[in-house]
Parts: sequence; structure tokens; C-alpha cells
Amino acid sequence: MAEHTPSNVVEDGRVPDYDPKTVEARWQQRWLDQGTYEVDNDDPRPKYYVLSMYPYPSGAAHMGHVRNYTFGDLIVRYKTMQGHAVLSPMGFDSFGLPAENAAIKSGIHPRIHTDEKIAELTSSIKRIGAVYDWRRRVMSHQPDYIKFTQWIFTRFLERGLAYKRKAPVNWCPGCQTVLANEQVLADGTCERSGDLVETRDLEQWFFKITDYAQQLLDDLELVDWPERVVTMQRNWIGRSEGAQFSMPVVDAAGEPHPSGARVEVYTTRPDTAFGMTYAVLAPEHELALAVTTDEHRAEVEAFIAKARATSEMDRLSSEGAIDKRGAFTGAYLQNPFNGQAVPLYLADYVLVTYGTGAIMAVPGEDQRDWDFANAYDLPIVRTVQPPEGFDGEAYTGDGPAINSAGTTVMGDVVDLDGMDKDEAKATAIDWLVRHGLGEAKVNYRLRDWLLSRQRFWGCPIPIVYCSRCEGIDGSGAIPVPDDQLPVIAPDDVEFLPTGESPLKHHEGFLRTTCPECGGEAVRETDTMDTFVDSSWYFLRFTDPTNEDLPFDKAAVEHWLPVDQYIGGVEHAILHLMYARFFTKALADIGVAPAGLREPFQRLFTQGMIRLGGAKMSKSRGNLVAPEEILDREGADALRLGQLFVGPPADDVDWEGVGIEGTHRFIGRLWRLAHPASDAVPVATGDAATAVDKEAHRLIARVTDEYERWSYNTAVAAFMEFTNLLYKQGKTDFAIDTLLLLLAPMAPHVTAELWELRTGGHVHEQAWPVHDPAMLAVDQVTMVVQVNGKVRDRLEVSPDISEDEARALALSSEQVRPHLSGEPRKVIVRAPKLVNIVP
RNA sequence: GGGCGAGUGGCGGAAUUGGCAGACGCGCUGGCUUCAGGUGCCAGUGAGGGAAACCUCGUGGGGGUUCAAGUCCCCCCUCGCCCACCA
Repeated sequence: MAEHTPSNVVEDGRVPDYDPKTVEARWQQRWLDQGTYEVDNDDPRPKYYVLSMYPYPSGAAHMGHVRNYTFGDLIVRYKTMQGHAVLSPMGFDSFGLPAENAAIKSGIHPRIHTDEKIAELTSSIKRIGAVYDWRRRVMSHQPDYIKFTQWIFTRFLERGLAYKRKAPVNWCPGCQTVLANEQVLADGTCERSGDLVETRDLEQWFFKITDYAQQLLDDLELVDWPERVVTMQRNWIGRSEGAQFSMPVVDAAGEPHPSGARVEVYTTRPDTAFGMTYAVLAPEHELALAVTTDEHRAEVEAFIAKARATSEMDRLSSEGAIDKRGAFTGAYLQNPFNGQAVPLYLADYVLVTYGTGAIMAVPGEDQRDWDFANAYDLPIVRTVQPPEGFDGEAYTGDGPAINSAGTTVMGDVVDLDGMDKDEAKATAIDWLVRHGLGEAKVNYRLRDWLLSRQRFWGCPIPIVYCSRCEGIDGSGAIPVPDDQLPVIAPDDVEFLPTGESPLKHHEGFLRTTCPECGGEAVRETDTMDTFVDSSWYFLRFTDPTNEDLPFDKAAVEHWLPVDQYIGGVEHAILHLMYARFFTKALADIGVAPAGLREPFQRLFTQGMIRLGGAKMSKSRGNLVAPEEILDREGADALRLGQLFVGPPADDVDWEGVGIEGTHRFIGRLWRLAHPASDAVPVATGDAATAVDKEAHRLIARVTDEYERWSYNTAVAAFMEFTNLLYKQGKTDFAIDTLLLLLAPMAPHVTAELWELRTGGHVHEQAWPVHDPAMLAVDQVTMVVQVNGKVRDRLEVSPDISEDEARALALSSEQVRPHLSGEPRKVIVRAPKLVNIVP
């Protein structure tokens, strides 16, 4: 590149055009060289932690990245000017399936691929002018990070927060391998071979996130997040209150089953127990075959086999054909409330993973039960009186209980009739508890976190299996000792076109010695879900080079919680839930400060970038490369364009949204603010005072807009102010103010102009404060309406009295033709408005 | 099916608390600058009527509250997102 030409070469008051390419490169280098945005843990200024969700390294930045990092960067710069020590780190979520798939295709190791992509993305992040403390860079595929991800797993294991059990996975019979959910197409076939994907049970590792269900729910109170995200989290946790009780298995005559088996059911509506006309087990329920009579065995076995062959996804999404989705076992359950024996079915609408995997079915008050009862000709008894005129099927609302009284199996009498929902519930639960049949029970929809992935490019699970040792649960699973961490996948592997993890076939990795007995052992070949990596990276940023611990507790104490977290709404559920769980668990086991309950104090979720309506993604091939804009119009025009198109939270359709307006604006700013430019005359006297007053008003307005994330209107304010200066003339104060306020959004051009004007660095200046006295105005516009329609606008003193305002309004030439005689009513809101009702 | 959100000119959007609808920008039209194109500068631009002053209509549709509604309430339509048989 040619040597930097100083941009203050002047001929006849005309300045050379702004040259973004040269100027931006120069400032970016300077911020890097001078460590302008590096911050130490002992910095005495008040701390502020700004974090954009660390990206998956997919190559050069796309518009979504640009938008994300523009928001983050302007906050970093704004808070810095306001006197904070701003922690602004950046890292990479560098494990994941795309790199592995690329490796399978190309045969090149995912590390090489990933490192290339990281370099590309880093370069484009720097080119948009986003500044970070790069010394703190964290990458989840690096050995130091792997080491502590594994260290944390081991701590969780010790505390019972990690465990192993069998769980279903997607299995492709053609490829003879496990598939990730992403590899299963919508029609349930393998994306590679086209075979129908099956469900198979494998031993898998879990985190016990359900231990934290209640805390994860309650502590949503502590954070300042968008209501939408809080609601999504709440629904995902899915707390429900009800009762759990057991019923004996009986035969048609009411005689107990020879095994004495009982079935536990969970219900949120114990008040409707008298309306139970049948009961259902999930097809996978452990008692399903045991209670089935010989007469029904063939049918039940066929049904179970069919349910097994269908993935849970398909079962849940199946519509219609409801009559084919159940099977009668031949057994009955005895309803404890009235002694009645009700038939016991299997049905795939009951999930083995929720509650007890068995339900009492009350078709009168549950629509699914209603549908099933109709299909199988089962009786329906209403136990809640629907309101008059109700013409629906199942009635789920409140109302007085009916048909709900009788002598129970315990010989006493229960009478719920006439009670409302809540009272009947409480009474029914009370009765169950009194007789030791059941209890009040809270259930959560939230499931434990399955973290095993049958993949290569992820953090290895640090476990070995020894056939001679007991291991953590008798299975011979033994955690790799801390001093042998990290467990790193080998480089000399061959990627198979089947997609199977090469770890399974790498003898050098697989064969090891048992840490306990020293004998032969094999390694776990599964790796961790990449959400594990992203569940603690924000903690590592506070102490990124620590070799003994994932982070120093004091460093986390100092910087956490993240004051402003920024990312896409697509992470509203899983990533945020997992990161919250990790933070709580790490605090509870003494790794993180005990008082740290929530990692992200404020959250901002930006909208998605769309192009022509479709969601923007590489697979759709509709990426707009920011590179071209950076080459021509520069980073500042692009940043302002991103900010100006609309509210940050809204989705953006990039088609038809240009940077023409903001590019022109930067040109106008350049000619206005350049010290040698005569494009705009200098204002003097009253005009100068008026302009300076407007500058104070701008400070107040824009500062407020920064606080409210109303960046699109802040850009509009800068444009309005610039237009005003073109009309009314400039002052030094007005231009300095404009540059200071604009600096976080357009960091390069403002830095260049500030340096040309003052020799200083705009990003090291203090944020301007307005003088309230300068906001005072001596005239305001008062609107005069007749019947709510504007008829006149009058310039009045801001402290005009009500009487004066009324008199002035009534005497207006514009108003009088619309009045005939005395008005009926006059509403005066001095000094803003008078409304006359004739 | 449930939950949440949105609907304003040709387009993106603005209108913190009920108080001037359409800020700002794009696009378009005209003028100036220019050999020309581009750039730049100035002006106009919701719809209908009118020579003009001005008048009428207008924030998805319908009703309501109010002196006053894009904003509040009720019903409906459309779109988007999330969860989707969780008992």
C-alpha cells in the first residue's frame, strides 16, 4: 500500500475527499499498537464488561457479524469515554460439526481448516473497526481451554452433576453410525445415505441441569433481559404443579394383579380424578409388558415395536390417524377415589420422559384424552361444569366440580362437588396424602443435558474405561486425573466418509492405561457438545492465561457479571440456559464466587439479517459480502448504515437497504469538520449562540439515545444537526461536540478529524455533558386545535399562563372561522396545546 | 394447538407519558454546478380536491373510551418468531 498521505493538504479551501481505506487502516493499527482497548484486572476505573457472543469461525464476517460487533464496539467506546475500564474480549467457538464435515470432504484436518477461518474472521472483525483486548483471546479448540473444560467436567462428576446412562440417539443403518440432529432431514432420513434413521440406545453422559430447574426459573427475576427471552426460558423450564399418586393394577373383575404391581401417575388436575375413564402408559414404560394379558400380548408387542422404530420427533409431530396410536393391555387400574377399575392402554401421546410416563386420562377435561376416548369408544364423564353456551369438547377452564363425590377405596367419603378448581385440587391432594397414596408434586419440562457427541471435532470427554476397576458407578468409568489433562485428540487420523468419529479406530488414542490399577484400559471416544465450551468462556476471559485453574476467583469476582451481553435471539434458550447453569454450579462447588448467581446482567438480542425475506445463511448462498463495502465506502459508512436501518432488536432485510445515505453523510461531515475546509461558513453572534444551544440539546438527546439503544434515531440526530450547521454556519464547539458524540459509532473518521483539528485522540476524550442552562428556550410552538384538528401554530413563551394561552388561541385569525359563538369547552395544556370544542 | 411480537407514504423507518402523524434516510422530480456522466449544492415529494388561500381523507379492518387515539379497551384479519401431544 502507498505511504499514508496526510489528509490535510488543501487548495483554495477545498479539502481532498475522505479516503476511508487509508485512514481506517491507520487508526486500526494505532489502536492495536498502543493497546488502546487493553484493560488490566487491577485497573482502578469502575469496571464494565461488554461481551458479544463469541462466534463460530465460519470465515470472513457476514452482515450478521457486522451488525453484532458494531453494537458491541460502540458500547465499548462509549463506556470508555464515560470513564469506565471496559473489558472487551473476543474469542472463537472453534469446535463444531461444520469443520468436521469439511474435513470429511477434503481430508484436511479440522484444526487447519479452523485456524484458517479464525484468521479470516479476525481480519474482517478488525476491518470493521471493532476493538478488543486481543491478549485475552480464547479459542475452545486450544489445549489450554480443552484442559479446563475437562477439568470442570471432572469437578461436576465428583459432585454428582455429571452422570452416565443409556439414552436414545439417531442411528443410520446405512452408514452404521450415529447422526447429529442436524444430519437428520425433516422426513426422518439420513442426509448422506437417504436411509430411514432409527432410534438406538447408547451409554451417554449427562449434566444434571434439572437439579437447578427451580433456581433457573426463580433467578430470571435477577436479570435485565428482554421479556421475550425470559418467557422462552420460563416455558423451556416448564414448571407445573400437580399431584403424583399410585393405583394398583387389577383385572376386569377388580382383582389385584398377581405381581401386586402399582402404576404411578402424574397429573396437574387431581381435582378431575372422578372423571378418569381410562389410564395410559407410555410405550416404553417398564410395566408395559408385565401387566399385559396374554390375550393382548401380540397387539401390544407390535405397538411397542412400532413406537420404537419411530423417532420421538415423528411421534410428536404425527397428526391424524389417532386410532392407530394406542393399544389396550387387557389390564385395569383401580381409581382410588371411587374404586372403579378403568382400562389401561399404551399410547404414544404419553411420553416416558415426562412425569412418571403414565397418566390418568380424563377426556372430559383434556382434549388429547377426549380425542383418544372418541377413537377407542371410551366413556367420557365431565367433572367440571362448563359455562352456559360452551360448545367445545374437553373443558379445561374453571367451574364448579360435578360428578365428583363418592365412597373411596379407603372407605371414607370424598365430595368435591361444587368446589372450584383450586379448592378441589387442594382437597383431592389432601386426601391422597392422608392415606399415603400420593403427594403434591412439581414437575419440570426441562430435561438433563445430554452432552455426549459421537464426533471427532469437539472436546474429548476425559474418561477411561477399565474392566478391572469399579469406576464411578460400577461401570468401570474412571475420570482422567487432573495432572493428565488435557486429553487431546490425535492428529494422525483418517476421516471416514461415513461420518463416524475416527477416534473409534485410532488405536494410539483408544488404548491407554487405567489411572487406578495401571492395567489396560480404553478411552471414551465421545466428545462434548460445543455448548459446554460456550458455557464458561466468558469466565475464562477474566483470567485467560491461568495454567492452574480455569480462572482465578478474584478475577471473576471483579469482572462478572457481564454488564452487557449481545447476541442473536437464536441463542435465547439453549446457550443462555446452559451458561446460567454452569455459572450457578461452578459457584456452588466453590470454583466461581459463591455470590455469582447470574452471568449476564443485561442481555440484548439483535434481530436477524434477512435478504429478500429468507433467513441469511451460507447454505442459501445469499450472503452479501461486507468486504466490498469496506473497500469502497469504508467501515464507518457500513457501521452507520447498520445502525441507521432500524431498531437494533428488529430483523433487517438487507435487500434494498443501502449505505448511500450514511456514506454521503460522512462526506458532508468531512467537508464540514475539516479545519481547512470552507464548505460551511463560521457562524457568529446570535447565530453562533443558537448553534451552540443546539449542540447542547444534541448532547442530551444522543446520550439518552445511547442509553436506550435507539441508535437509528441517534444517527438521524447527527444528520439533522449536520444539516443545521450547513444552513446556519458552524462553530468549533458544535463540531467538537458532533465528533465526540459520533466517535463510538464512526470511530475512524471522527478520530481523523479530531486529530486534524486538535492533534489529540477523540477516543481518549471524556464524554460531553450538556449544560442545562443552555437547553432553555425563549419560544415554543403552541398548537391550537378546534375539535382535535390543528388550525394554527403560535410561537409563545414557554411559561405562558393558561389564561393567556386560551385568550391567544381564541383570538387567532386561523381559528375564528371555525368557531361560531362561544365555545363549549376549551382544554389548555400550556404551553404546548389548546383544544377548542365549539 | 399454545405463547410472544408486529402491521404507519413507492421503500427502511420516526413519533419516551394519549397532545402537530410521516423526523431522518433511500428512491423519485425539478433547478444550479459540469463539455458530459458522476459527485456536490438547493428545492419539492402521504392521498384526493383546488388557480390559490385552504379543505377533506389518512397509521391492517370493525367497534368503543376521550376535548384529543398510531398510542388505551373489545372483536376480527394478515405476517413473523418460539414451543409444539409435557398430562
